[in-house]
Amino acid sequence: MRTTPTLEDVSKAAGVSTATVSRCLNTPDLVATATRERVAEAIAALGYTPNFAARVMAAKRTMTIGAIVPTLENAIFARGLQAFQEELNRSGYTLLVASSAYDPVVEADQIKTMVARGADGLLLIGHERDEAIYSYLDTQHVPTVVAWAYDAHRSEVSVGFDNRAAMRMVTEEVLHLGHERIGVISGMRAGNDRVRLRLEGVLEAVSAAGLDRHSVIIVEKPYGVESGAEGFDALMSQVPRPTAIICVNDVLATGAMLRAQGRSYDVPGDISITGFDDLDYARILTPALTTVHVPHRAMGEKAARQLVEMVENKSCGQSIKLDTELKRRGSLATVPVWYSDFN
Amino acid sequence: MRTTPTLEDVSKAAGVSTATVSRCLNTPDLVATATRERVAEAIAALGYTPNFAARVMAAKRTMTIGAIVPTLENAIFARGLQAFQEELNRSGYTLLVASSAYDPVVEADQIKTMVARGADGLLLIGHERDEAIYSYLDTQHVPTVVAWAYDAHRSEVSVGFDNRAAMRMVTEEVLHLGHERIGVISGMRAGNDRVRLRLEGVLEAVSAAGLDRHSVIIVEKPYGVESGAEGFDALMSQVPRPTAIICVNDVLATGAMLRAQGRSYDVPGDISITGFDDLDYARILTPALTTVHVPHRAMGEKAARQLVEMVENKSCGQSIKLDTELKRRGSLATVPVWYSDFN
DNA sequence: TGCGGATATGCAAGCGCTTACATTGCCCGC
DNA sequence: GCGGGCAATGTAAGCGCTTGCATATCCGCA
Repeated sequence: MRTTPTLEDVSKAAGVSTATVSRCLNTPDLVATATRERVAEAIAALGYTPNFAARVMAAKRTMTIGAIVPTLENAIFARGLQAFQEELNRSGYTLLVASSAYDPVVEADQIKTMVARGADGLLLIGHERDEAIYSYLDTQHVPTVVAWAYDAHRSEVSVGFDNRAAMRMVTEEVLHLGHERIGVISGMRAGNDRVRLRLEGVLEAVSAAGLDRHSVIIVEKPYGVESGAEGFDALMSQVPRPTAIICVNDVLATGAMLRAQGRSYDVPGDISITGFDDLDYARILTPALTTVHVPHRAMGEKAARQLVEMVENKSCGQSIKLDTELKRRGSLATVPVWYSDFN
Repeated sequence: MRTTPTLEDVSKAAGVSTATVSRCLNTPDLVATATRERVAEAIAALGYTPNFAARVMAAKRTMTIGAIVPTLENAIFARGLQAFQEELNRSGYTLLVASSAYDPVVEADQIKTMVARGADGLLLIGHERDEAIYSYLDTQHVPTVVAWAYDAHRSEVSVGFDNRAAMRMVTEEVLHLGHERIGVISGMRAGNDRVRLRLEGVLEAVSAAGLDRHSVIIVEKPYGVESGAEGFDALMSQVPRPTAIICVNDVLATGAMLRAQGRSYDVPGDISITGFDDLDYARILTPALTTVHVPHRAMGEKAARQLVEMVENKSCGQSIKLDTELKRRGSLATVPVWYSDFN
């Protein structure tokens, strides 16, 4: 069995020491041109590729960045991660991926694995996790960037947007259109600061408009189209029923909309519905979904750049806030006429 | 600076040799229970985590599997990869991800990187790539599984479905409903055997039905909703225009459908449209999209199992063929009345 | 002509772990 | 009571690479 050639094989073939070959690879400037060429030939002739593990072990850098996301199945993470990976690749890093299925225990585990594997840096979603994890990362000197959330009050470096402000913006629009009975289909709040901040945004806007924040009915559902449908039913069985349903993401909103149509409600004639994320298909629903556009790709890209910068310059990094945009589309309209009749 | 504890630190703390500690971690059966417990305590007390690189170097296994997909932004890959990762995780492996953006050169590069990093196995999408790559993988002894395609004629181990047969099935259904003028919106054929096989499936069915395969109009477009819309326009400007448009994936089909509605065509009254993949939103389009359901999750899972099996038992693996299912939905109906009038 | 100082290269000590092989005790059967 | 054998543990040799330090060579300038 022909084994892979090693640095030593190359050094023999080129008639130099292993140190010189290593330098050709890592700091070519320190090597005389003639030598460098001879070594390059030897490398080519032998088809030599450096052994990664050995390199890591000796140099203490892996050129690997780890990312732990709740799930790749959610398009918003997949898209952001794609951009993240592209940018990483551009800088010569490779991406290690794990998914936590929204489970903090699993996530903690994955983080340890990544660190043990020598990831030079880590990308995490959302701020919320055990403080011990952050201090662990700190003592291990693993630069970490939090994405999908921007919170000026937190010390972690983050690249994201203001979930609270974005949702407040949506809610203000809803209120502006005359809705006063508002229902919210929320994701699971536990361990998910993005969801919680979005809910706070809703309540803030409601309070600011002089309405009672307790008039907002919130149902909490796991992620999924089906959940959205269930949430819709739950809200519509309230008396009086809401005239607008604000969903914390597009998937739940989609479920709500399908169920609405299944129950022969007119959207937005009878009931308005809004989402969050601006997934591809928000536009193709009928009516199109009013939602918040999130710059997923930009987020992934900037997170990657930030992380590489932190790893290479040992800088402590800086949070970046991205803008979101309200997409006004067909699923949100003024409060239906029957509503004022009731009052 | 407190450095990470090493095996040696643990061995000292537990009063045993490093070999014993190592054995506790890798082959606990060989260690006396009392010793094992003492070592476990020491490990816990020190917060020891094995150094991955050192381990790899000494043991020549990385417990890492690489996957190279065209893009994560495509939900079908993201979903399959998610399942792949979950299954890998279950077996203790970590996933290394790269995306090729459908570029064979980039892909070849990524493959080399993965091998250099010591990936124990590799997941690739589709059979088609330079023969040199397969022989390279072979000489490097890196077990490889090809997914998203099943082709009994190929020697590579694959886990996937028969793209040709699936598309033939769709086409037969279309023909069965009386359509004779068929348009196809195809993805880019270059370097993409999945697309090519699907097209062949269409033509096979058409020929088998006794129609001229040249009567099928094919337009080739890059991946994207917009492309689907353009493809629709291109096909509808033909004379006579098609009565059914078969798309090689749901994204193109979505574009076609939106454009159809934008141009005030009734789907399926004026024109039938079909897709492929059964993305989440195929069901929520109005009308719902007739398409082929592909078991993405099962595919990812089985590919992972197969790969782990190949890596661990040095077996040469075995291809697995998965079934697809035709989803009959609203976007496909019998040929419109005006059509027979013309004849 | 000689010397300081670049510049180019070699030497060799690890990096933290696994594992083949050696060693030590101990139990058992005859 | 003794040797054989097995179970438990230790010893130490790498794995392939990087890098601090030592060495060698060459240049220019006084």
